[in-house]
Amino acid sequence: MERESETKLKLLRVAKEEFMEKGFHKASLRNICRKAGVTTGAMYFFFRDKADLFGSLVREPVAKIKTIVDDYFKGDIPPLYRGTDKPENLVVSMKILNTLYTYRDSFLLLLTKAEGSGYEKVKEDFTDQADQHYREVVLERKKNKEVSGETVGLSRGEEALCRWIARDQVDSFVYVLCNCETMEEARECLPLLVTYLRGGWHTVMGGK
Amino acid sequence: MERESETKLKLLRVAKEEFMEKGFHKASLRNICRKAGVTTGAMYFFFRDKADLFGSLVREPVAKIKTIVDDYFKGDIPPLYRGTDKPENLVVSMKILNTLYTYRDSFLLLLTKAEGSGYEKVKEDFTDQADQHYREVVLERKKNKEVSGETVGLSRGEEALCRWIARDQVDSFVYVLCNCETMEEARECLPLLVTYLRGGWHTVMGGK
Amino acid sequence: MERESETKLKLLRVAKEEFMEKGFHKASLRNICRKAGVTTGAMYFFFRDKADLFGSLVREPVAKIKTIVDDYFKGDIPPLYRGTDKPENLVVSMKILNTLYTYRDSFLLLLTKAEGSGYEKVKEDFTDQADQHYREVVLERKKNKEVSGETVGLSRGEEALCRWIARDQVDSFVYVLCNCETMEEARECLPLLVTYLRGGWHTVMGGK
Amino acid sequence: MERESETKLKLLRVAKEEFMEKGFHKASLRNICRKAGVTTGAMYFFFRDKADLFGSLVREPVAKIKTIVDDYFKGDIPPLYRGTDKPENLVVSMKILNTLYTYRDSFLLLLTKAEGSGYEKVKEDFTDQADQHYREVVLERKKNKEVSGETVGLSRGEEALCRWIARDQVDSFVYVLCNCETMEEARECLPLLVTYLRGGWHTVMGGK
DNA sequence: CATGAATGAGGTTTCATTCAT
DNA sequence: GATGAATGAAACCTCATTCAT
Repeated sequence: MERESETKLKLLRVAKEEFMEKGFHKASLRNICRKAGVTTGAMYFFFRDKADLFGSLVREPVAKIKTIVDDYFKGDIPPLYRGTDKPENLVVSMKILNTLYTYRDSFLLLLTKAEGSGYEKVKEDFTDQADQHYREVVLERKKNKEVSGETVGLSRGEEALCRWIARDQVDSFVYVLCNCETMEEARECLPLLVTYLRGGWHTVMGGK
Repeated sequence: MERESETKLKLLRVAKEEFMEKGFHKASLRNICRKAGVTTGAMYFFFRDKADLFGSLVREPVAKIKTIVDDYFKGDIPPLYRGTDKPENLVVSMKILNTLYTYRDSFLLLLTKAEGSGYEKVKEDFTDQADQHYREVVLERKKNKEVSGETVGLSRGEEALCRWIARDQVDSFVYVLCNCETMEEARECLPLLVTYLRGGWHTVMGGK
Repeated sequence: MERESETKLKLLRVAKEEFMEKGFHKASLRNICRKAGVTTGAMYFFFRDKADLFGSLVREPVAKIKTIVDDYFKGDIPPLYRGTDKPENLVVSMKILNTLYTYRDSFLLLLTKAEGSGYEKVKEDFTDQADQHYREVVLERKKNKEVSGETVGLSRGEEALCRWIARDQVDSFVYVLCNCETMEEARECLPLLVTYLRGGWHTVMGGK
Repeated sequence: MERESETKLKLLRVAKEEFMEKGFHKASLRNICRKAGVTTGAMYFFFRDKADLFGSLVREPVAKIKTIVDDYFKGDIPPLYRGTDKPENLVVSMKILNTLYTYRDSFLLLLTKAEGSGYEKVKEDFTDQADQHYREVVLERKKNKEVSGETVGLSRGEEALCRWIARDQVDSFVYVLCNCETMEEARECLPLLVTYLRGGWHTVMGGK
C-alpha cells in the first residue's frame, strides 16, 4: 500500500491552489515550491516539469471520463437510439456527473486554467466526439427520408448545427460544474438544461 | 482628421498578428517591435504598456457593440416584448453581426486570445446583461401567472437556466464569428441556431 | 564611426578571461556579467546567447584565416606546385602567422576552449582542406608514374598518411601559437618545424 | 578472485556509453543511473563521485601504459640508443599498441572526452616524458660534437623542436587509435607514420 | 548493498519596462 | 517622435551530491 510522500502531497495541494488562482501559465513553480516549503529540486524529483505537475492533477480524472464516454460510443448502439431518453443514456450522464464532482477541483482546473499546459484540447476532444455522433444521427435521418438510393451528405448548415449542438451538450456539463458547487445542486439544475437542449434539438430536427 | 503615424499603424498590424498567434500572455513586445522594425522606446511612446497595446486593437470595436446593446436595453421596451420575433430585435442582431464582422480580427482576438490582458471579462459582461434581461422576462411571466399579489422571486433552477440561456445566446454569436469567415456564411448559419435557441427557450418556458 | 559601447567592450573583455580560464562550457554567464558589473539583461541586449558571446570573440579572426586559405586554394595553382618552397607559399604562411598573432587571444580561445560553443570544428575544417590538398598531390604523383592509362586511387595507407600530414601541418601552426608568446619567437621556431615537416614528407613520398 | 557486482558492471558499461557520447562534463550521472536501472545512492556506494566513475573506466589502462613506458625509460639505456631501430624499441611500441587496443574504448574516452574529469593531462604527461627523452638525446649529440669541455644547453629553438617531436610521437599513437578500428588496420598504417616521423627527425637532426 | 527523497546552488534565458539622449 | 542601452526580477530547469533508512 504505497503511501504518497508527504512532500508530494503538499506540492500537489499547493499547486492546485496556485494553478487555480493564476492559471497554468502565470503560476510560478518557484512560488509553489516556496509555499509548499519544498525545494525546487524536490519538486523535480516528483514531477518531470511544470506540465507534468499540472498533469498529475488532472490526468486521472480526465482518463475516467474518457473511459465512460468511449465505452458508451464503442457499445454498438445505433446512432438513432443514442442520445434519446433511454435509461442507459441517463445512466451515462449520471456516471459522468458523478466523476466530474468526485474530482471537481481537477476539472475546474482543466476547464478554466489549462492554457499552456498541453491539456487545453480536452474539452475540444469531447466536443469532437459528440459532434461526430450528431453527424451520424442527422445522416441516418436523412437517409431514412430519401426515397431513391442516392448517397447523401451533410449541408454546411447542418454541419455547423451539429457542431453547435455538440458544443452545447458538452458545455452543459461544464456549466453545471462551474456554477453548482455540489452534486445535489447540479442534479437540481441539470434537468432544466436537458429539457432546453432537447427542445432545441427537436425544434431544429423537426418532429419525428 | 488625425492621421495615425506610420509607426503606430505598423505596430498595431504586427501586434494583431502576434497576439493572434500566441495569445496576449505569450506574445512578446520585443518580438512585436522587432517585426515591426520599431524600437521599444517608440512603442512606449504610443502605448502605455502591453495591455494598452492590446486594448488599442479591441477597445473601439467593443465599445461599438456595447453601444448597440446598451441602446437596445435602455429603450423602454417592456421585457416581454424583447427578444421575440419583432423586427426591431432582428435589426439589433443584424447590427451586432455587422459590427462583429467589420472588426472580425479584433473580436477573434478579444474572444480567444485575451487571457491576461484585462479584457477577459468582456464576454462575461455581455452575458450578465443578457442574463439580467432573461431574469426580468421570467419574473414578469411568473407575476402574470400569480393570482394573489404576493412578491415572487426566481428559484435557483430558474436562475441557473436564465444564465445558461444568456450564455448560449452570446455564444451563438461567438460561435458564428469563429466558424464562419464571412458574414455571408454567418447569415446562412445563424437562422438554424436561432431556431434552436428559440426551440429550447419555448420548450423550457412553456407554451405560448 | 560607430564606437562600441563601453558595456559591450567590458563584457567582451571579461568573457574572454572567463572562457580562457574555464572553457566555454564551464564558464558562467552569471559570473561574466557580475565581473563586468553588468546585468544579464544588458548582456542579452548585445549577444543572442552564450554561443554568440563566444562567437563574437572568434568569428572575425576565423573568417580572416579562412579567406587567406581559401584564396590560396582557389588560385589555380596545380597541386604539384603547391606546398613547395615557392615564395608565394611562404607568403601565405606568413599571412596566416600574422593573422594568428594579431588575434592570438581569440585563436587560443578557439583552439583550446571552444568545446560546446559550436566552433569546435574549425581546426578540423582546415585539416580537411589540407587533407584534400595532399590527396590531390599524391594522386598526381601516382598518375605521373603510371605507364598505362588506367585510373588510380589512393590506398588506405596513403589516405591515412595524407590526413596525418595535413593534421601535422595545421598543428604546427597551433603548436607555435600556443608555445610562442610573440610572433618574433614564432619566427624563430617555425623554420625548424618546417624543415621537420618537409623531411617527413620527402622521406615518405620518395626521392627528390 | 574479486567478483564485481552486477550493479557496478552495469554502471560502468552505461557510463562508458554516456561519457563517450557527451563527454565528461555534459554527461549526467542521473542519466547514467537511470539508463543503468540503478539508484544514485547505489552509484555512490561504488564510486566516490563523477570523476571517480570516469576514473574507474580509464585508471587501469592508463597505469598499464605508464608502466610500459616507465620501465622502458628506467632501464639504463643510454639516450643515444633509445628511439632508434633497435628491436627492443620496436617491442615497446608493440606493447603500447597492444595495450591501447586491448582497452581501446577507455583510451578513446581518455583522449577525446576527458575534459573536466581530472584526466585531461594524461597525454601531456606522456608528452613530457618523451620531450625529456629527446632533450637528453639532443644534448648528448651536442656534447659529442663539442671540442672543449664547456657546458652546453639547448637553444630555445631546439627546445621547441624537442617538444614538437615528442608531441608528434605521442600523437601518432593517438591518431592511429582514433582512425583505425582494429589493431590489424593500425599495423598497416603505423609503418608509414613511423617512416614519416623518422624522416623528419633525421632531416632536422642532421645526417647520421 | 541499496533506496530514493531531498538539497540548494547554479545554469541560461526572457520579459516588460524605463530613461537619458 | 524616436533611439537603444540598461534594468532586474523572474522564469524553468539541471546538477552532483548527501543521508536517513
